[in-house]
Amino acid sequence: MKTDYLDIIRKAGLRATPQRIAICEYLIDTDSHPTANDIYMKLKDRFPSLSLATIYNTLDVMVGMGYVNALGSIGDDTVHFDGNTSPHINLACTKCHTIIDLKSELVAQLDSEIDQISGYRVLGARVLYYGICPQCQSTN
Amino acid sequence: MKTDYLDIIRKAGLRATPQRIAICEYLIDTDSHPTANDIYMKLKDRFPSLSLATIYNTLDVMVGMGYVNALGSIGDDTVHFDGNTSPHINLACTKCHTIIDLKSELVAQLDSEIDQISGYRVLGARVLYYGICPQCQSTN
DNA sequence: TTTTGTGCAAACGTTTTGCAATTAT
DNA sequence: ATAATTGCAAAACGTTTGCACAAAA
Repeated sequence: MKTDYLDIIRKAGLRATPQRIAICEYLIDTDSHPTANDIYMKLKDRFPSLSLATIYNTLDVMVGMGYVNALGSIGDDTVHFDGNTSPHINLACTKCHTIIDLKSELVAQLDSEIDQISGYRVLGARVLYYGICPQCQSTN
Repeated sequence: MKTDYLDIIRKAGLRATPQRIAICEYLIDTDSHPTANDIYMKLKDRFPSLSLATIYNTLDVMVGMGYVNALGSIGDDTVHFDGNTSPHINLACTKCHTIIDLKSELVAQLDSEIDQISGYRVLGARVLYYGICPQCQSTN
């Protein structure tokens, strides 16, 4: 089943421009955890005139709507985004700047715990552990 | 029981300067989640010549050693730090830029889950949910 | 036709860097 | 004495903003 990007964009109160569709498509289909610049570089072939401003703009709205999580920087001073909002752990290596996903039933429990007791309108989560990955540990 | 700041700093391989002691002291005693600038403003009375560079410098090392967690930005474009590395949830309001702590047994379980299965040398965690706090929801 | 979005370039603010003077060990 | 740290100023970098043009509804 394919996600309906048009629907997501419209639900966010935005007009469905080709750029936005492409950004959402990339974010939600990838299992990488791209920065704004990653998305920019990935899409500039298809949209030569695409600007970073548009990407940041779209990203902000998506995060504000809860369709995308903002994970923050992982030692590279740029914000990484996560189009996968299902409950999981993000594991980041601060050396090679890679983020992997870990399924965890505990995160799902965490989500509902917060929903029930916090009183917050929760927009997103940042369940991220950072450290040195096995590969970078041996590469020293 | 008082935390031994000298010890923490020395374990990090750093010289125990008054500035560093003050930074650690503030970070670990407070239950706020300060930015570098928060710390700067808090300490500049006692250390008129203190510079932000020193704060960022010290912070980086503390995070790298796992004594402080870097939570990232919460909509205010500045990184917030958490001197409390015991397992808990951080709940951030992206409107008033406040972070509160929530005790959670689930996070402790999460911590050990990661330790056991990941193979990473874990340096820190960022268990943070963001959204709109009850107060900001009504203030609209 | 009206309103919203795009893209560019310039601005902004946080964080980093280089270096001389200072300080901990 | 020696090597690390500070603080300053300037630079760097990611991100945001303002505005004229273009495009979606």
